[in-house]
Amino acid sequence: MLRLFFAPLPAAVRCRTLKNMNTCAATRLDELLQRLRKAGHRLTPQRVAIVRQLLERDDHPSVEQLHTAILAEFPTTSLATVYKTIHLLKQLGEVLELGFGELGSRYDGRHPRPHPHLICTRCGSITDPPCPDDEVDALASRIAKQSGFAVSSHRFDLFGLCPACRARS
Amino acid sequence: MLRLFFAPLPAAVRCRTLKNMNTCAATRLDELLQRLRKAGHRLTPQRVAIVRQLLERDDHPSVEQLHTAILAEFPTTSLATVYKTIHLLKQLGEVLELGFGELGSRYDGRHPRPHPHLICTRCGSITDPPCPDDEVDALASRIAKQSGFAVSSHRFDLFGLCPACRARS
DNA sequence: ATTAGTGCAAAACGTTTGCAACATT
DNA sequence: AATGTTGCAAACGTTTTGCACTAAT
Repeated sequence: MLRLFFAPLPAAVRCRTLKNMNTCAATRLDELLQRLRKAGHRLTPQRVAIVRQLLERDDHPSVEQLHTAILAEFPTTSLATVYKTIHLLKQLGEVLELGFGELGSRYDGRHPRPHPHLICTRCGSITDPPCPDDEVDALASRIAKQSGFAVSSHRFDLFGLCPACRARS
Repeated sequence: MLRLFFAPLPAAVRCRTLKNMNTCAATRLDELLQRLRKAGHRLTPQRVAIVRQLLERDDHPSVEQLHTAILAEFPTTSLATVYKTIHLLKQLGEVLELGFGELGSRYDGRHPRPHPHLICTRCGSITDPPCPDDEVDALASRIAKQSGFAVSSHRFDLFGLCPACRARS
């Protein structure tokens, strides 16, 4: 059923099959699934669907949103499975978890490495700014150096109004 | 009972009564309580105790930790009251809430304005780095400008090992 | 055939809420 | 005296867990 992921097609063909997806993302999907399998995990349809969602969407979905999307494909998928899969991906460093008090947890499967986020406090949208992550990394290490901290990860969130919501006010 | 907060003593006297507290913090306590009262809120013993905890400690306590500390003074204080008080202080901008997925919410009543935090992933300690907040603010506005975002607040968390835990490894 | 993963329901967890009794103003 | 606050318990939303069944390997 999902055999196509195990024997990847040429990039050109692969990319034509997934709308709005660039070569990089499609490649990452294949690679990620390979890594999952090599780590001894089974590629169930539900699991693959969840991974695909995480790689295809760029809106930092919540668990609830992921579950809803998966249900369209596999109507019996449980919330618990979504949670378990996300947990697995977190452990493997394949998704970045963004926990917000009120907004709940959101996930970024496209760029699992730390990078800044813009959170609109009106519409709740979360976007990745077109910013060189290096600057943030640099600031992080500078601060860490001064305090003798060994920084392994960081998080930079900017709260405010997105351009759309600004215009709407 | 708590009348002394309403008619503040001279700074020199005030500071002698609170160990390990600098003039600034003691002043802020008085001012904060005044502001609370002027906003039409009542200064109950529990409430004052919670505010004091938030200003005296520098360890970014959790709700649970605050509750435990308050219980020593007022054994019947409920968790709900702590939550309600924190909620009130948040609304008034007197405390900064730091929500962490696994660590739960932590609170900073000393520096309610956004500033970076160093979170030790081993011992769970949260400290304020000796860093000029301006740098973070500057980076935040630079990123915001590029993306048309109107930033009203931000958050910069660094995860890693604190000096003590580094030495212990 | 093994054994990891699923799905369900129950439990756990932090937080919020409704309300009668209470204490500050 | 008026009314904001407390404390209890119940409700809440999110995440986790136990376990029998199912399905990928």
